[in-house]
Amino acid sequence: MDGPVDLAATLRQRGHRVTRPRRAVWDALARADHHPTVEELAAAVTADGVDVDPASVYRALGLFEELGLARVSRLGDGDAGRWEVAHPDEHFHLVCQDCGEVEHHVGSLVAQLTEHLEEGHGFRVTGVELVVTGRCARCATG
Amino acid sequence: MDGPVDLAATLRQRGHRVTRPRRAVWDALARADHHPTVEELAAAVTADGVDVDPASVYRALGLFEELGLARVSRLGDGDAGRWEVAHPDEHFHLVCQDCGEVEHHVGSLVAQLTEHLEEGHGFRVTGVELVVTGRCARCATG
DNA sequence: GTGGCTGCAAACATTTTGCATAACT
DNA sequence: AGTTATGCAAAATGTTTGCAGCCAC
Repeated sequence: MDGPVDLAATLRQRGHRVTRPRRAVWDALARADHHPTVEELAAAVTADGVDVDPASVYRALGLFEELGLARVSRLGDGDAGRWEVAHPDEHFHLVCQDCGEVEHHVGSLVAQLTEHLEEGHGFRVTGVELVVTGRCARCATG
Repeated sequence: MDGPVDLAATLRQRGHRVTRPRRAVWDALARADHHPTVEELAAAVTADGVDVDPASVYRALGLFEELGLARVSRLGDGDAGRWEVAHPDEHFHLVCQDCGEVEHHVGSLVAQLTEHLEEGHGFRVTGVELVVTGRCARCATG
């Protein structure tokens, strides 16, 4: 049991300030069901009635990443970075090239892979980024 | 047995012209031991005595990708795209965060993963991008 | 009160695009 | 000769940074 991350506590604990923009960005990121870009986050935050500059969104996300609370990845698209809350459990992404849907998939493969590399090759793994592109069940059969 | 790709033949076959810039970019990409950025490719090409504009490098690479001859990926760095010849066999990347070395690793994991997703989830896989970050054996023990 | 944080605007880096010219077929 | 691809320069995009003022502590 660990429940949702207490942003305020984590920030203070590490000597950072708890500000309105940071809370707003975190809220928007935490409740997003897809993987928002900075632009999307800025829009969501604005919709919440908090006016935050994109630069501050970048800075907030950079801090969250540094604190281990968020993750970026460049999914297929190639253009903008997409953000998500950093889940402790290893997972990877399935990106549908037809409908654009991105879903999480939790499996043992990442763990297996890590073990294989550490034991067999002396490679000390610190992060795994796995993106699978293809067509989701709905689009493949449609 | 299939040997090196015959760029000229592939281009003509698909109705594209065989030009000096395209050949130069392909040569530079094919002989690169790491995963060059557009900037690095442009420099290599220039060093070969062929003066190619970066825009043309982008266009050439875009075409190669479209023809299935090349692949881009945004490895850890986050900034510029890195290119490589598209190998038919599935492999993935090990990126050392200390020395920056990028090595290929061929394994059955990608195939296993594909099979698992196709059979268990109806997800039609068309591409897998797996990037593992960490410390290579040399840097981990150093 | 003070130092970190924000907003704004400008700088930066990467990639794309429009157009006249050059070059492949 | 006909058209496609190139070079050049400008624009578009995504992200970072400098700085004056503001706000959490």
